[in-house]
Amino acid sequence: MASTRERILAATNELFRRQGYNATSLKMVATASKAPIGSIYHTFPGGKEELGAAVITESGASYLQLFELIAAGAGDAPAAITDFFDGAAAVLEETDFIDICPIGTVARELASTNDVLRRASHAVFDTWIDAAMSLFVRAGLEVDAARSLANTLVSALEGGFILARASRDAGPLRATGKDIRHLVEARLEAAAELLIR
Amino acid sequence: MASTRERILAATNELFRRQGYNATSLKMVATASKAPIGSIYHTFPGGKEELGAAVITESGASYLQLFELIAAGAGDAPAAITDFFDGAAAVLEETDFIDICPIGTVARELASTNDVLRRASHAVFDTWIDAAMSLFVRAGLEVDAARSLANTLVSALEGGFILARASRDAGPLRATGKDIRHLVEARLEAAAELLIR
DNA sequence: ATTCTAATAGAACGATCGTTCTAGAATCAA
DNA sequence: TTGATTCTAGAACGATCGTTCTATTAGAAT
Repeated sequence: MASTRERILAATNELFRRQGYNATSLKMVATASKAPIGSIYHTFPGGKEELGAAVITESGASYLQLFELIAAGAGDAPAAITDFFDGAAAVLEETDFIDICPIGTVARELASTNDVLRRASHAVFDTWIDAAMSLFVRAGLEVDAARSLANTLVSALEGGFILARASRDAGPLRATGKDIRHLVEARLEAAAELLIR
Repeated sequence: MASTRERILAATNELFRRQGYNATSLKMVATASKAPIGSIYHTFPGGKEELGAAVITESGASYLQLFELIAAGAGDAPAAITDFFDGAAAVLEETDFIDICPIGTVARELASTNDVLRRASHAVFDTWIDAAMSLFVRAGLEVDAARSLANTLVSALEGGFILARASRDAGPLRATGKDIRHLVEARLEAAAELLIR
């Protein structure tokens, strides 16, 4: 069986995904993780806030791994984009639109009222944007364009989760993936043409 | 002075923007709107849920109006996009990153646990997507491409709010607006070329 | 075997939640 | 002016919140 800490993190992660930070009580976490409240406070002395920050940081790192994995498996950068959006859309459908990114949910809910969790979310987003940016740079884009596209990619993904969950339809998320892919391809072609001349 | 109903809606709208649905208590709404709890339940007999649905529906309609206004004022469809993103970014900076769309926040928080508010958000998003889609169709795109782009536009905006709030930087939101504009322009050029041949 | 620390377990605390309820004030029709 | 209705006002209710606290158990170290 997984360690207590891992069980608590996994349970909180799922609860955050489903309903966010404020709607998730430590009693729910205790029940879902089969860890008593005493163990939660033993593992995370800072209480709910420390637990929330840990969930953001650690699940952020695993999403980064997933992105790198998909990018490595795809033929090129444009293909990586649609692979990533298609994968997210498939997970959404398989989990009845519950399994979205918990970090975006918590960030949107708390970034104006809790600076600890805002900073944690910000740090995670930065790692994602850096990863996507360097993928685009390696593909041939200049840094500024790559950074902007990376931001747009993450924005479209996080916003796409909102629309998909509200409409209970992952189709538009796939279409958005294609749009972003097309955008990247257009930028890459423009950069390649510039290079030839 | 505004009517009691209007004061309650305006106060709730601002609280939702700042901190979402779950973190907003009816006592806060009562204080901010200077309306006692009795008046809130008199105006919205269904309690917090009915109030939340009304905020989503009515503020959704006013954002739609804003979009139409900006679209009418801009020279063409691509310009409307950057105008819209730039306007949102300016509002963010002016309000210390508090004044984002309350509907996306509530939708992401509740769409998996409250079907009434999920449907309300879904209906609002649909009106926005329809408006953007018809703007793109009028500009010369075919319906499917226009619908996809409209979805991508709203996704990038809603996701952009998350990143902007987390990083306390509206710059990436403006850059995303330019990216989406570029995407629309590329699609329009492709459609125009197809028409000429 | 004994000690000491880590971990488990959940009752108890004050605060606050959404909602209900009663009572009074204001508004308007007659 | 009277009577009915609408609206305001906030105390009260049970439920639940995050946190603290006291015990008890488990496991490692000496």
